[in-house]
Amino acid sequence: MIEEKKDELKPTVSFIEQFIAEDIKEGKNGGRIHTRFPPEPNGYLHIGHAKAICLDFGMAQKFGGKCNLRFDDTNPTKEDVEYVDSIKEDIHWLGFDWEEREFYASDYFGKLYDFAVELIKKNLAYIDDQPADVISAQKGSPTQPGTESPYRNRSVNESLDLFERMNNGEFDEGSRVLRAKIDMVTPNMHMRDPIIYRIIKTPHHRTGNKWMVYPMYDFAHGQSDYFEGITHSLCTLEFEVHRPLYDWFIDQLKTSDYRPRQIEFNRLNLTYTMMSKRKLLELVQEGRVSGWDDPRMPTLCGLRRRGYTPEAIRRFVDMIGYTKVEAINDVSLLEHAVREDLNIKTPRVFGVLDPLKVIITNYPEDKVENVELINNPEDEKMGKREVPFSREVFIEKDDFMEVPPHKFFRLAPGMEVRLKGAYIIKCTGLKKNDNTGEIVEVYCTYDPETRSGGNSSEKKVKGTLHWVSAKHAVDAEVRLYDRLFNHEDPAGQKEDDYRKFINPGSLKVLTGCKMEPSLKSSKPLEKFQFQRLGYFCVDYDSTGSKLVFNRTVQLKDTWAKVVKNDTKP
RNA sequence: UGUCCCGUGGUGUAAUUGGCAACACGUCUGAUUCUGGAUCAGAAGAGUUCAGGUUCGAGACCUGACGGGACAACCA
Repeated sequence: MIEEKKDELKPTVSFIEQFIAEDIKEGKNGGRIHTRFPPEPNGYLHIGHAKAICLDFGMAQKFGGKCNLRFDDTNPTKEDVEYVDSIKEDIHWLGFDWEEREFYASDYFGKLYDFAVELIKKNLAYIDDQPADVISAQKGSPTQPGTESPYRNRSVNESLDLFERMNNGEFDEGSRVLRAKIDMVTPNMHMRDPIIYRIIKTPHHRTGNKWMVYPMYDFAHGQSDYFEGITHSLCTLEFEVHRPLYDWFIDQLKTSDYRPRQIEFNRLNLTYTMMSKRKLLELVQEGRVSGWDDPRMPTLCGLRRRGYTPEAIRRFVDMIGYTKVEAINDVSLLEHAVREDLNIKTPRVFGVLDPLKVIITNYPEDKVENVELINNPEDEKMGKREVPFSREVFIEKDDFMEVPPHKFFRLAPGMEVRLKGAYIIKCTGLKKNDNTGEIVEVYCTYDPETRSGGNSSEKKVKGTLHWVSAKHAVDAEVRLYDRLFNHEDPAGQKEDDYRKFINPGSLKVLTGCKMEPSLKSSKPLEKFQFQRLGYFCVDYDSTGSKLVFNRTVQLKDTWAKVVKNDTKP
């Protein structure tokens, strides 16, 4: 039984895993595996990073190796410690650990500087005095070869001197750069004498004013891998064209057979979701969301606040796999992953979001019965609870219709439904607001013989409703979230057009929702299934005096689908 | 008019390395159910972008088209 299940869930082996397995088998780098997760501390981690984290840490785990955490902090103008802490928190939350191996590219600034000096001495690097636009123009274009800089053949000693003075702060930002001397006519733009050091006078969040020159990504990343003994440097597809340069620097650096290998995989795209850190930052700065952890954000802190579990995210990542195809994954797959996880973990409770009062006219005024309800039919161990029942209860407005359509299994005049865990009731009448015509109260009678669990509860009805006793109900605010964007691929549109596709109805705040009393003391991040509605999570804004819930995801709702299809023209 | 990467049901991935295309999500039936949930059973849906070639045999290999993407930051 268990074996069958295992077989069914057998994760597919990605091409990356196959590469790694081969490398180990061939005994490359001593048959070890050592990976790294290298975020730049310039924003919060999102679910796309989760995909990378699961790979980096996952592969190391699987093959008995290690995975380092390395902050790629080579650009002090964009980075901040604020982000370092959140990144660490999010990785731990996801369930991975770098142990004592927390590194920073800035740890290697000294070594990197020395390596740059060495390249100059080997006549493989030179200082260029030209401004950015001139250098850029000389680089040519993807279809046209570049031309050499007039400074390309200046003397080693002059470059050495200038580089040192650049770092002493003698020159302005932008006035000079250090370039690797490779080839100005190769088709690969990245190999056309790439800039490897530039002057930046903004203090660095870790090294302060120690340095005036900072290495570029290409000059830091592979070398950092090398310094740390990384064997497999896994990154996303857009770095594919950087690989020859990555290898070029390693060639200059290596003193033995050891060399790290860069392998690229497809980044995560999700329908109706935007993953660009820069644009997410804009959403935050422009106040279009409440912050990085707004539950509509694809950030890990946002998903956490929304009620997603790390298990669900890991499962999702597992399902989508790693390839070289630039794919766009359906969010419904992510939603399936949370439902699957929350279904087995979450206690069921009653919460009425849009209350309508039902008065059970033949039920004694002051009587209160405690009815027993199963906390989770998927897991007996989660036990039972008691919920008070009385003469006046709230049901969902949606669950009553004065003139019901075909196949409506809920409450309507003359119709019977079961109040889950309690009795079968029959609608005998209703009261409307004289002015608006809105239904304000529904009258019912109950059948005392039909109490749940009793022997005589043989009677069958089509519909079962959730409910909350009016006098015991706890008020709550409930925030309903929908997709942030209307467009399937908001990021794939013309630059910055994504704002046009922001869904104006992505957040609905409901107040005056009625919760069963057991929820009174619930704490932030606690998760529940509100029966028949969906999965909900207590928000950070929730307090003892004011409960706030976030809807993580709706339950599948085939009735809603029927209604929707019927309304279609 | 460059170089590199990619092209398998609606979506995402598989196919033991050349042996009659499988799984998940989604969709649709039916059973069951005190959640129109979950569960269970089943169905529809691709002949692998196209055209050649190699082979007894190609989704896998070769050639060429076509389509998509990456590359011209002193960002990562």
